[in-house]
Amino acid sequence: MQPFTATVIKIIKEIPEGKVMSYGQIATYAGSPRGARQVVRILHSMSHKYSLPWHRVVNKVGEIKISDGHQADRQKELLEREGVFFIRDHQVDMSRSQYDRA
DNA sequence: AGGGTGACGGGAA
DNA sequence: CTTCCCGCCACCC
Repeated sequence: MQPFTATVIKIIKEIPEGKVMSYGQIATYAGSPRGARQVVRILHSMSHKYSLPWHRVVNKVGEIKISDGHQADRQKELLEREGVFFIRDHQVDMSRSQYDRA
């Protein structure tokens, strides 16, 4: 496994409950500022086998952008359950719920 | 090899 | 606020 992939998985597993991180933010912490799309791939292909808190990852402005609507609703549900703040239906209030420092 | 595709991001208009 | 465009990069035909 690539070191980048391992680091990304580690970072995601460290996101605390009630907090979220953006794809680009995770890529940056993992040492690849332009690797947001790889973070997407990793989530898409390994969230299950590594039991990652995939729902705690949103885009830069806090929006849930999963193409599958059913999964998107599921993510919103999980986040609300942990007390993440929303400013709109499918948008997290990043000023209050973004996890800084990893 | 070569083209299409994102659960992205940043900048311009 | 909304488009539109471009860079990015691993993966999948």
